[in-house]
Amino acid sequence: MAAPYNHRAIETKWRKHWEEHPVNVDDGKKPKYYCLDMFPYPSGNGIHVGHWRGYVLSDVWSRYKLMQGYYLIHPMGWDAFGLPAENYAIKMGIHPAISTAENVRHFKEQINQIAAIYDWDREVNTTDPEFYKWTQWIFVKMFKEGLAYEKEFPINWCPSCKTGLANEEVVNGCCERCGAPVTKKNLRQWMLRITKYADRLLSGLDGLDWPEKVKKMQTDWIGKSYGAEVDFAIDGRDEKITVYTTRPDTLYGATFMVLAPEHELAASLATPETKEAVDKYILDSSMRSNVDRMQDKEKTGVFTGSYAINPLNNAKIPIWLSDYVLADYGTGAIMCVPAHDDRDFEFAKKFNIPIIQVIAKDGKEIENMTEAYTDASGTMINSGEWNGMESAVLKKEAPHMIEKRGLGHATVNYKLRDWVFSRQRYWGEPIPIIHCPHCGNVPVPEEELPLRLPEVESYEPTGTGESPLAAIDEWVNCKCPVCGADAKRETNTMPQWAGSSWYFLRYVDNKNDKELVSKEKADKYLPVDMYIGGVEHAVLHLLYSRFYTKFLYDIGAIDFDEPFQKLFNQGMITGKNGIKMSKSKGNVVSPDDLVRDYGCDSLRMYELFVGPPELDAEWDDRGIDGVYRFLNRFWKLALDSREAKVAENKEMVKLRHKLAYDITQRLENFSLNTVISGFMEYNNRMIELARKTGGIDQETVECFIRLLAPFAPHISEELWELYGHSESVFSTGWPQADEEAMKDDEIEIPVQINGKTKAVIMVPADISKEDAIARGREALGGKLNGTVVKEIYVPKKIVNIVQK
RNA sequence: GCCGCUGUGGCGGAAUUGGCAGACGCACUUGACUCAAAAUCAAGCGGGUAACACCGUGCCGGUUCGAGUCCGGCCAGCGGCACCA
Repeated sequence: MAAPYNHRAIETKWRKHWEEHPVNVDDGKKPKYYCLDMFPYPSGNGIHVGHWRGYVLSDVWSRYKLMQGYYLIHPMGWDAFGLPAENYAIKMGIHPAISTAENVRHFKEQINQIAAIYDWDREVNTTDPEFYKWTQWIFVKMFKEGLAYEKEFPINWCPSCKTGLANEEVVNGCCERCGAPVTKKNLRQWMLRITKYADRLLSGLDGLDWPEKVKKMQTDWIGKSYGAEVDFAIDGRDEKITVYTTRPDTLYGATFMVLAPEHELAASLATPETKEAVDKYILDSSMRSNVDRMQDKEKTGVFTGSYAINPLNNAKIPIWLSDYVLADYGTGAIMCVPAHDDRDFEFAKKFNIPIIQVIAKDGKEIENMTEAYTDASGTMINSGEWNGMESAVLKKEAPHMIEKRGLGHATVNYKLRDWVFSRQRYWGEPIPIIHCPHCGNVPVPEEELPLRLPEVESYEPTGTGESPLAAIDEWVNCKCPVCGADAKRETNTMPQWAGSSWYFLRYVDNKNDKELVSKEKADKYLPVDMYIGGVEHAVLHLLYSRFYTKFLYDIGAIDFDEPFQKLFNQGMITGKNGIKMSKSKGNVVSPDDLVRDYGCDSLRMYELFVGPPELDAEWDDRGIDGVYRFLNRFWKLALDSREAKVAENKEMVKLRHKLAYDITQRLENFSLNTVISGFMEYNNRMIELARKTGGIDQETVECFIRLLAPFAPHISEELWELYGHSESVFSTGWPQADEEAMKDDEIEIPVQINGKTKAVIMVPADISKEDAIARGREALGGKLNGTVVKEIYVPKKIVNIVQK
């Protein structure tokens, strides 16, 4: 009688063994493989089964690569700056550094339950001064390159978190963190000129093996558009108004112009008659929040009383103000062609402005227009010298034609805005800048970094737009590093994204106190080959990291400019009915009990078995019984077979190669749920075979053990040892399938009449068409009772007899 | 509103280039073992029928010898963007 599967004893044993005998070692000869997890924020709540999913995915992939002969970079670290630690500090009066350290300790303990093959020597923590020294160093470099600059303007402000936010952090007009509606606040801000990289951030996407969805989200976020800036004279005045349009082909159809209420000329365009209404509109707009502006579908606006001159035909068109025009995109002014733009159409209808069609749809004007015709397809009409041209052609040529005539120029625009980079909070990296009354903004000298975050009495955000650091006089007051005059430190801190934008570089050289990363190690181990994490960072962390990487490439710190070659987004694990797991909902499933009762190996496999890894999955505890039973059955089969010592037969050899082939294929396709079902299926087949023979031959069982190892490392390592091996199962290489050995001599073929299966026949795999059809007809017998019009045989697939 | 993804048993989900729909697992039913239960093992498990037939992959249509898969048109759910001119 074989000993029962004791997961606790086995897992404890091998955990200890691997610690003493690591299996992932750099011998300098193996190629590297860098498989990275998105590092977690170590919250006080610990981890749940949802965290496990991503970490198990990356570990399975890593161990697979390890068995294929790579040296793994598979590190873990902590994204530990941020609001929760600070809020906790405020509530409990404990320094965030202390609560963070405690959370890290707890998180690490829980993550170790997964038995992932992390290299803890590479661990990083964004709040460690030796780490944020380099976060600050990058900022100083950006400042010196003119990429970090100060600006005062109305930014997104979260009144609940009491800090400014980047555009990327505003979701549906609300704070990404806490959900409070975001307001505008005029603040002096540090900005990063990410827009300078807009084109490269766009073109770089082409070569990346990323989900199309994420690439598209970044593409849309960057929002590149081609068009023209056109100058309109103002009737009776010397100034011009420049508008941006992507449809210069419709210029003859412009019947009015709209300026954003914040446009610099807005107020001055009012006439004595309109002044009151114009001033009121400008004031009202400035009071309205983002959410307000977004929820209002109905267009509002006010006529200024002034007119612009269409440069092509000298038509006088009224100038309006409306908040549907954004001040910070394009020129803050647009020409309006209601016949061919939805928004302009709506506005014209509401305010009774004429509509002139300039593109004939299907050769004629649309009668009684009820909506704008926005396609650029059709022939130009009412357009002077452009009449008769194809609008699609003109759309491309018009910018250059306008440029030649000196009426404007071709240009491109981006939706991407510069990155609001300062936060008015305590628990972040201090921005290493000194404000000197004589020299202006001076960076902290590089050799003085890190600029340490000082201790404060109160972490509470002030809400005034000042950081809590502003209250520490002895820290704020300093000398200018250039001229020595009395100066003041910048008191804003960096956003949480600062550290996460580059942390993956540091893992490969985390103890280097001379450089961010040494050239040698960067060349050897970077960039990241596989990055695994949730999709929620598609335009946040993933865009910022690409920007940082491109910048570091430009200053020669690294010699690649895309950080993550391949990206995989795992789906979320939710509670019942797809509800996100959260403490407040009370639906969080902790892995602790499951590991205790079923073992780490079972939970690892079940995490994969719940569904396709890229899709969300509802957690159901009961399903884990299935994988647990499978491991028990395989355990028993393996031990019984070891006793039985049966010789291999043809079926076993075939099964072994098919198994290796199937598992590898599915793994390569990242179809990990079907890898698990594949193991179960083949195990059932082996049990079936063993009924006749008393067991399965050694080589086949060993092949199964090796394939199973990345998924269930403990039981595999134990069985490998029980099968008499002294080296680790992870050093045995990945089993190769011999496709010749997989081939069946005889195959099952369905026989159909008119496409409906009526019989199944066993035939030699290389049967001829004639024989196959003959055998098929024979099997059908009396069911074949009509006139046969066609006989089809698709080799190894099907016989189909078509009858009338 | 625009863009993208997804619709398959009671449930989670399988199905290379179109080729036996429902693999694998959960739940359930029955049987064996047991004083009994749990565990384990065996059998069954889309609808329908006594058994066939027949009907079944969101809905309607098309292509094809043959459609879950391809094409056209709808419907529903999820996600992204949200006046970017």
